[in-house]
Order: sequence, then structure tokens, then C-alpha cells
Amino acid sequence: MDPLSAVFGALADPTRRALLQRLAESDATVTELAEPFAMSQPAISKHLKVLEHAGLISRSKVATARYSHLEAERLREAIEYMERYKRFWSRSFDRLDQAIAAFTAMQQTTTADEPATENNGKETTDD
Amino acid sequence: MDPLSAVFGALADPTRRALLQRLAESDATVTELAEPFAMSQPAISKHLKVLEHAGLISRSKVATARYSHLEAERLREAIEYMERYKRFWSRSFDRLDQAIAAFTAMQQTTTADEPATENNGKETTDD
DNA sequence: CGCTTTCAGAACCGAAAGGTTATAGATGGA
DNA sequence: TCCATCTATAACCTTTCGGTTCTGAAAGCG
Repeated sequence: MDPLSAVFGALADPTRRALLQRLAESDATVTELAEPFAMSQPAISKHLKVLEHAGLISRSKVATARYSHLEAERLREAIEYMERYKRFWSRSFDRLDQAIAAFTAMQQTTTADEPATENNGKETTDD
Repeated sequence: MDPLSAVFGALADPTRRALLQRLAESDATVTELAEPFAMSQPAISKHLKVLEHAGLISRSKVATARYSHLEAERLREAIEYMERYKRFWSRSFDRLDQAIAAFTAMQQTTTADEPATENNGKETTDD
């Protein structure tokens, strides 16, 4: 799976977000993490594996205990991805209205041949 | 489903992210959106429904065409969520090392009773 | 009116997700 | 050495996901 899908997929589950929230307080073992949830220990272990796979946490064995702790790098990437789109989105805000207006005008005149998805060179959305 | 799970779940699929990327250029109809993908039209319609459910796009029927366009609000919420955690994460960076050090010290002295998950009141992480 | 285009919905399918219980491997303690 | 604890894995089940094909409704066009 691509890294971005892994990160977003990991964040898409409320239990996993709660685990991250708990880990923001301090590193913790599996039993400590499992305690507040109405869920079995293997279920928590699975969630931790998903988070680890996504790069959102790292894990280290100390004795029998296995500590999880947060990793910021992957999240930073995901945030950057989203902010990149936020830029685009603010620009594409009223495009639907424009398209409808163009279409309506076309209908009324019944002469123009412009496609409804007009892209009149006003923006150069290079990435 | 809670809104945050819906947004992250929607972003967890590469096809849906590509759809958003395409929509960042301009609003588009289902056929236009489906064209570059090696995928049937109903599949694209399903993806659009997921994006709409997550609040990431809105849709409007003009004639037979149905235009999709991006919505920024939900994304902004998701970004805020992630940035909130980024703050926590930068603080909890070296906690594992601390825990290991504390545990090792405990092992070596074989006298201390401090739990490994020390949380010595240094931070008040209220949310 | 009849045809074509655009799109959504239904029915179906295989794979993945999210949970369970039972078990086994490490490891520390009595 | 024997026992208790911590954790991962295996096997299993049910639901969701991501895709398909087929069909039908809505709307413009000749």
C-alpha cells in the first residue's frame, strides 16, 4: 500500500486515533493502551500494527513490555499533502457557479459550442 | 460514521485522491472524471458518493450532467486535527528513551519501584 | 416520437477490515 | 524449576470495501 493511503487509513479509525491521543501523553505498553478500551488485547495489538505500518508510531521491546511511541514524520507528510490541496481548493471555489452560468448562457443563446467545463486559461495550476 | 473517520477514510483511497486532484483543476461531470481511469462509471459514482458523504465535494445537477466540486471546510477540520497532534508529538518525542532509561536504571539498582510510564507532572496535556 | 447520452441503483463477488477466543513464546520472579 | 505476566499469532466470523455487469430513469436531440 502507498504510504499516504496507509497514513489516512490508519487515521480513519476512532480507536486508533484514541490510541494516538493516549500516546501523546506518554509512551505506553500494550496492556496500558488496552486498559481503557472495551476491547481485547489482540485487537489493540492489531491496531498498533496498523499504526506502526503507517509509520505513525514506532515500537521497542524493553523487557516483556513493548513500548509504543509517536512518530511525527509521516504525519507531517500527510499534513503537507492536505495543505497543498487546500491551496488548490481555495482557488477552485466558485468553479461550479461558473460552469452553470456558462451552461445556462449556452442554453439560452442556443448557438455557442463551448464545452461546459470551460478552462479559459485564467489559471495555470502547475504543481 | 463520525465526520473525521469519514474524511480520513475518503482520503485513504488513491483513486479518490486522484479524483480530488482532478477536481482541483475544475469542476467536472462523472463521465469526465471517469475517463482517465481504467474503471467503470458506476465505480467512479461510488467513489464520488464516498467523497460527498465525507463532505469533501458537493454535487449539483445541471441538465443530465452532474457536476462535482471541491469543498474546503471538512479538509480544514482534518488539517486542524492533525496539527493539534503535531503539537503533542513534538513534545512526546523522546519519551521512549526516557522510559527505557528509567527502566534500565530500575533494573540495575533493583530497588526503585517507579513505574516505567513515568509522567512526572511536567506537562498538563489538557485538550 | 423514438433514440442516445448521462448517471445512479441493484445484485453480485472476492478480498480486506475489525473483532473474537485460544494458544504459544519470552521473560522475570518466587 | 515452576509460575505468572506480557504480547503476538493463528483460526475463525461478520461486515465493509472496491470492483463488476445489468438495468432503468431523466433529459436533450433528430
